[in-house]
Amino acid sequence: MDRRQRKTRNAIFTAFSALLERKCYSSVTVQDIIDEADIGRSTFYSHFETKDELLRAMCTDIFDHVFSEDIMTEAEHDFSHNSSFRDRITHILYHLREKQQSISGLFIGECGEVFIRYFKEYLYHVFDAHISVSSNIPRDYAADMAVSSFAGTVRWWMRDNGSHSPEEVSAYFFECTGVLSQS
Amino acid sequence: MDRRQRKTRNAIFTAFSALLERKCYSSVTVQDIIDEADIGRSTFYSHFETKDELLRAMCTDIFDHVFSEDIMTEAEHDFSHNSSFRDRITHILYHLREKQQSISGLFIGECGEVFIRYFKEYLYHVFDAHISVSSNIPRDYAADMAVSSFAGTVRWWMRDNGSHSPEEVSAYFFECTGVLSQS
DNA sequence: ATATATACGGAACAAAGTGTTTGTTATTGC
DNA sequence: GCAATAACAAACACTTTGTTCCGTATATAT
Repeated sequence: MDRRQRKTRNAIFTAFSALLERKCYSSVTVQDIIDEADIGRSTFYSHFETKDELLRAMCTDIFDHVFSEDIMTEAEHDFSHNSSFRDRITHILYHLREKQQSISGLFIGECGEVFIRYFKEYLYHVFDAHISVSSNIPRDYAADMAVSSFAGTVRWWMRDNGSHSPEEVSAYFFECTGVLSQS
Repeated sequence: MDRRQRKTRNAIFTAFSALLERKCYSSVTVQDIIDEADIGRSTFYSHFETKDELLRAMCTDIFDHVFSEDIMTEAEHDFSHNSSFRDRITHILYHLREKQQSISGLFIGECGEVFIRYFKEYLYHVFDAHISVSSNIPRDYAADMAVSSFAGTVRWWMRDNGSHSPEEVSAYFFECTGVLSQS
């Protein structure tokens, strides 16, 4: 990838993140991004077709990191080999806290629905194997509940930040959710 | 209220609902509403300042009905006097099904975040007295989970409609939610 | 029934944003 | 160094927004 492209793409991401700290997603315009990133109009459109596509690209970057199991410190590494699902959730919460600056605006803000949708897409894959329901509850409903609850948990966590550890949040989540096995 | 005002207001509501069945909230423009309702531009703005205010007004109309305990048929009435919380939830689901045509677009659609926020405002009041948490879970977290889960439940229900009764949905909801007392 | 009030419609307006195009300049990778 | 290409500026037609002004139609009160 051309160095100029990398530089521009990065400027756009940075500008976008900065804007999302000040205003909600839907009220951020392409014009805003162009001004904040200090790039030409045609340059933006040569990188992304729409604002939504920019969001998706940024989410992909972030979520690929948050949900990757490969990148772990040594301390985490051996613990992860025979870790419980609950540990994995805790681990994800750690990664989310790392990326907090880029995404808290999207979680907290009132207009981050597109973002939440992308987030849930990833969550479905993580949760799918761990849905345990009693016979009469539809499985797709249980999956929906698990995913929505976790997204809601992260949202709540990001809103009042600092006062709760990933371990605590993970514990709260599993205590409130009746459709997930912790193993 | 002037008959002309009522008529216009109703035309706007009807047009808005019709549009929401075809496209998502954020992509419906004031221009669309004006065209669909076949009214003058200045007329719209004399009724509502923004599209969001229109949504809020329509939601207030609908939710005041959905969450009212007064309006009940005789059959429901005596049952409601010493009803459990779970019965009340079932009752709300019945009302939601009545209003389904006006609101399913907002629940199902991908852009109904403003709407969901209004919905949750009402739910908080309904759920507040019935949050029962174990000592170590923050109460505001539990309330958030309960409200979000129910909103998610209704969303799921509206998506695949017809195949589940309000009683069933209510049962699913309470089985998945660990923070609400059913009494 | 008539008068008064007012809601509606239509047209025009500036302002802002969108997405595209064109031609020029600067930077990069080989 | 040279060819390729990314960035830029400017201009474009188009849509949406929210406001204003004024003539017309309708409702309400007496």
